[in-house]
Amino acid sequence: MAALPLSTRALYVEVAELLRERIFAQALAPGSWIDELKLSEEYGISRTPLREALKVLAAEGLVTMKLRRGAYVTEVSERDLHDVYHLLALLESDAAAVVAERATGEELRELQALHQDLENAAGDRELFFTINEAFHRRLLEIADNRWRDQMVNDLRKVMKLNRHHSLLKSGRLQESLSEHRLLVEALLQRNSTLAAQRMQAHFQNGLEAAA
Amino acid sequence: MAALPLSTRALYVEVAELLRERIFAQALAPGSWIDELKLSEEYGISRTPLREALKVLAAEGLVTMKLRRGAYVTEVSERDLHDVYHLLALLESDAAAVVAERATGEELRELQALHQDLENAAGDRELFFTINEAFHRRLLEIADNRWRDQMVNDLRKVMKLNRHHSLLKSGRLQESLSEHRLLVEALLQRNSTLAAQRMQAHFQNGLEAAA
DNA sequence: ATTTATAATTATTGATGCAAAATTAAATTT
DNA sequence: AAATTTAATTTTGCATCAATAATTATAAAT
Repeated sequence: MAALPLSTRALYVEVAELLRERIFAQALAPGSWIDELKLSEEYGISRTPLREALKVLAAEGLVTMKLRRGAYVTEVSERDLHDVYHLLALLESDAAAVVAERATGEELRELQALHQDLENAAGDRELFFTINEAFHRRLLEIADNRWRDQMVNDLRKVMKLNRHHSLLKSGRLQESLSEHRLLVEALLQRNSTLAAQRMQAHFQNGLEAAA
Repeated sequence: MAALPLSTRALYVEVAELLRERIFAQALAPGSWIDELKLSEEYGISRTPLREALKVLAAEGLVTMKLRRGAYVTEVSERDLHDVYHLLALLESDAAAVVAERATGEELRELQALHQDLENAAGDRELFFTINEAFHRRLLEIADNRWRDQMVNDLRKVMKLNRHHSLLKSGRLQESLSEHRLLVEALLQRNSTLAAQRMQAHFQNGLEAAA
């Protein structure tokens, strides 16, 4: 059928990725039923890898399987969003504490450099987001707990189910930046408690979709 | 083929459960390859639901899928165990804080009652474990965050991959009990910070397989 | 004898087919 | 006309089948 794809990944993984995109883009609406047959035809594949992909997404919390009724896009309530955000704040705060304690001087300088990039990008909203994400990603990497990384990734996916997933209030860019500055200071001081507190504060202030 | 089980759950869910048991019992050894054909014959089912089950377990972190090489039982290092335990402590401590803040008087009395059961069960090690588990389960229930519950469940499963997953040091039953007592006191005082600290302490002391 | 190349076997991955169950539509009865 | 029962359609869930990739074994060559 498809002659091209000398893919390096299994088909079900690729399909899971495609479905995620569609779900995030609301092309598959929350609460809506997922038509296996239609999608498999659309992608030109059989139902087997598609169903496997759906089970992966179910494990991630993006879809919900109902017995003998198929797969549905998970509906995330404001409550869910709040709960997930709470956990993200908790996990990232803990990561910050760990980094303050255990990061090498090199790694701390790296984070400092990323923060400086952020300061410089304060004009460009798009760029600011990109660098901000890089900072948080690098922080988690340095905290070096693959199980936490997995959880944070899954939770972020759930956040993306909502259209108001922009974590930054409009016009709050400067405040966010100064919170970041305080966080980095705490990290450099190797004050783990303070680092956790300031990451927590950063998250508290950043929530757009407040309950 | 199997005439008996008019099950209320999908076959792949049942199979996932069976496989978990086998993995926890080390009947499927860590690092070992999982023979789809052999298992499907053994269970008298086809390979389709078995493969779906394996993907669910992969999402839980219990098995690892390798491209074109099938499924392997995840090997958890001492490091992994430590990391997972760290996260369990974090999540449950947070749950304790939430409970201290938001539980109803009724719910707090319920936890108090469970703790009293625990005090009374101090002689029977087996019973102690059971009630202790019930207490922690109920605490999480009251904290009422389904995403956290999901994560805690997954992490507990990973802990069970290791044979030294008994969270309680032998002979530490009395200490554990008094830690529990302090925790409950903090909850009843509605002191969320203290509750979190004491849950954290309870976890710190409870780890048997120390890194 | 060791290394490389080729062939055979084995196992995973993806496609197709079939039966049970659920939903929808139609029809009969009260 | 409303409600309950029955029939038809749709869709899931499981099994079987085919093809592709990887590993092992064998043979040839340096």
